[in-house]
Amino acid sequence: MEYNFKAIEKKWQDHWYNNGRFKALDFSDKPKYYALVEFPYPSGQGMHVGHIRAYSSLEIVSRKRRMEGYNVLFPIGFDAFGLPTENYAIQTGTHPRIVTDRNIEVFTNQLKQGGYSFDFDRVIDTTDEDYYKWTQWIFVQLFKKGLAYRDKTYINFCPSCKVVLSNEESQGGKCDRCDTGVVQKEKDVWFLKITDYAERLLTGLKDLDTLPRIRTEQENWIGKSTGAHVDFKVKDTDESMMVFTTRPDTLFGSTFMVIAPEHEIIERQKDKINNLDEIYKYKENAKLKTEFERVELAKDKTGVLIDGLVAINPVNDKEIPIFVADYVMIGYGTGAIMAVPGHDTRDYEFATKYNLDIIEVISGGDISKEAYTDSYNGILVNSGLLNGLKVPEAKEKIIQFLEEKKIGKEAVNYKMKDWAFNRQRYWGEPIPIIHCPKCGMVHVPEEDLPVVLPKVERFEPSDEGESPLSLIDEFINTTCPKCGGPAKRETDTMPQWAGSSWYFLRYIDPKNKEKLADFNKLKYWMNVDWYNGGMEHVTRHVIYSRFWHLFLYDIGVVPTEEPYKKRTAQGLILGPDGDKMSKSKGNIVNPLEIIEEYGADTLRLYTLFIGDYEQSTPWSDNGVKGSKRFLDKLARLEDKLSDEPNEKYLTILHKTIKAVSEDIESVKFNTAIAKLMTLVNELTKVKQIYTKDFEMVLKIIYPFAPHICEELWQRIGHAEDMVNAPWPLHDKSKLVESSIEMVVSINGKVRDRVKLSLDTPKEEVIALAMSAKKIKELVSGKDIKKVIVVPNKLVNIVI
RNA sequence: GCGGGUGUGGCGGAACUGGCAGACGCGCUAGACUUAGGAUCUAGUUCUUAGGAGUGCAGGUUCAAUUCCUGUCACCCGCACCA
Repeated sequence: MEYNFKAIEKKWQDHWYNNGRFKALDFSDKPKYYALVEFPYPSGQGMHVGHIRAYSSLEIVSRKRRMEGYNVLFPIGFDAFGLPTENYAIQTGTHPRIVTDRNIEVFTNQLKQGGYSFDFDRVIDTTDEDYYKWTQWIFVQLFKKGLAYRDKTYINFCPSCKVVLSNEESQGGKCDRCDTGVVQKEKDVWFLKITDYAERLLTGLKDLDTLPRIRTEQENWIGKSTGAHVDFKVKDTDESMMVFTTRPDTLFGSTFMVIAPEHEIIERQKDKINNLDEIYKYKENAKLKTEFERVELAKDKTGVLIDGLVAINPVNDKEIPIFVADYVMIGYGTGAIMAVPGHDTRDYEFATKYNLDIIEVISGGDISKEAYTDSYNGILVNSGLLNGLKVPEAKEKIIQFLEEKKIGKEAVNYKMKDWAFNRQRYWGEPIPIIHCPKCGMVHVPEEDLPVVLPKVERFEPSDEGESPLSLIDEFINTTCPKCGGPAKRETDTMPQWAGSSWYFLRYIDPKNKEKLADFNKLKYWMNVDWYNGGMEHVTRHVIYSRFWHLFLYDIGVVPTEEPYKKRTAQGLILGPDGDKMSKSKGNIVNPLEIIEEYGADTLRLYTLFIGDYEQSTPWSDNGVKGSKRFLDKLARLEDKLSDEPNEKYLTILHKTIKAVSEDIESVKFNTAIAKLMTLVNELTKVKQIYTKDFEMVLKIIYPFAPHICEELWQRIGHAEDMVNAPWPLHDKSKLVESSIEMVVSINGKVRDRVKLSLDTPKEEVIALAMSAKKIKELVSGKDIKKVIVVPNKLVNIVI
């Protein structure tokens, strides 16, 4: 057959999409399978080869599942709110709505050119009013339960994007999008109380089938640590300061306290502080440093003694000095620590620098040289009631003591902070809240949702960083839903994470006007059986969406607690030069060009064959040709078809069916394809291929390269397409050959091989091995110490 | 610093519970068919002085180690003054 991929691919795409061949049916009798890929941001550049790789995995799984008799939901949509579109709008003056619609159209066409078996009847767009109505609805529910709240805090602010960033978006002290240094700014912001769900987000991970790396990244992000809260009285005041410590056992060794520069006690007790100017100056300096500098430059610890305030160590009533230092973070724990220089490296460094007492309370180290931080083998000393105990016992005892005396208690602390949930931007979901001078903050009634984004002329935030919505009077001015008096709308919008935190639920019932999704449909389809996406979304997106899902479960909207059963993450496709693909490096490979030159089947195949799916691998232009040649060879097999059965290749055929079936399930697409190539190579060598066998070959290649397989399938006489053709099962009896080759080695080195029949008894095997010519020569005159036989594999002779 | 991971030909990468290292693909070499080939097909392709050496490096366990153990080096990813 002449393999004219252009005509073939177009023909079959039209056939599939025009006939709704990939429609998922609600409540079908078949077992359901929900395969989810992270939906794309429809950027102006169109698809990236990374998209192809990300979708091809579950595309294969979905096609295979349909053949296995499942009712498959394999949806796609668009996560279309966000900065790039908005920035483009600012530059060109084109409304984001128009840009988004255009980009979505381009993306949809490209996805169809890839031949993906998405159910295009369920496409969602997060910027669609019918969609973000429900994003707002969820926000309202969170607000009603007190899980969405407004607070004044220091926020990460990007001076270039003029936008508030979450901790996740300002990792390393740089803006996620433009790399500008992030500055701290005090602002009124919306928070979602994700910390209330910290423990459940952690325990829920147990049931998620995923890589250790993905699991630990989420665990680290949640950052649970256990210890105690302890109150330190401040002398001559009625104040006490609470600290969090994981080492309450070292309490007797605490010789000073350190608080973050932002700690509130400074303001409350400023009358008592003699060196207030110095402290303010220190605080100003700390604020000027970006988070990044604070980490990088402050290896050398700095701090200022608070002159005028003295703390009292609650276990021995010793008076200890209090310092302000920026190595203590206001956002972690209580923003204050008890310093135990003898047994904490940072405190040790600080104490040495400022000449503070260092007391040994755990023996085993040498605290004249460095802090002794061993928490398993040490024995407590100089610690009153704890003396002689091992660290774990001491922890228990001191907590008991603290609780009896009401000066502290056992505590758990999480690194995770509440989720800063607002942006001063136009292209996002308006936060459905009304500020009433009488009633305070009131949510927009559910029946009035959505709060529609108004048309505006200008999309830039104001210079003070306020949302462009704040410039539109008709939008802002409204009436209070509670008292009917004049009130003002919230002008901030939600971050891009909002729409993607629940989108997988909407696929299940994308057109529902009454609810975000029908409960019975959710019951039928949930959970997501397999979710694939980028490694970069593993901490933020996965945690956020699990949080929303847990919340929706709590209020009875969804039937399951956790949304995902299995999560995988594809590795990046790097540029041919081995660097990450980027515009500036000019090493971007355009998938449309590859489709043009080699076809979609080849492209899909190659993005999976390129290497281990979960590993990053460089692109190779030549490598693509190999995948194309494979398909050419497959097409040429048509000439060998015959009505007569042929035994010659049956073993490899059935071995391949088995191996490919297994490899797909264990995310080993590269080896699955390698085995398919081997099979086709073998079939190329034989004279005749029985048509019935060839059908099986087509079926196992179909999920990878569906267009060419459909074409060949039709050419050998099938009227029905392959979408629901039954997946072949391997025949066990065909897996093993009756005669096998066994390796004969001497001292572990392969010297010869012998042919014999399967399951030959041990004695016979040895006899045969010994009589092999080469072996005879090498063994003659030597002492045979031992002979090991591994059935059907090898014989090892030890001399 | 802590956590996770990876080191195998010229390149991308295979190798199930220890059992023929280098599957498959690229590239390269030679040949065939060709006016031509950057198309296709066939054969070869870890290195190397017949023997041997070889999976980052140094040891160990074993009849047998890419695989298990100890130490060590390098790189990648994530978190990071986390109390």
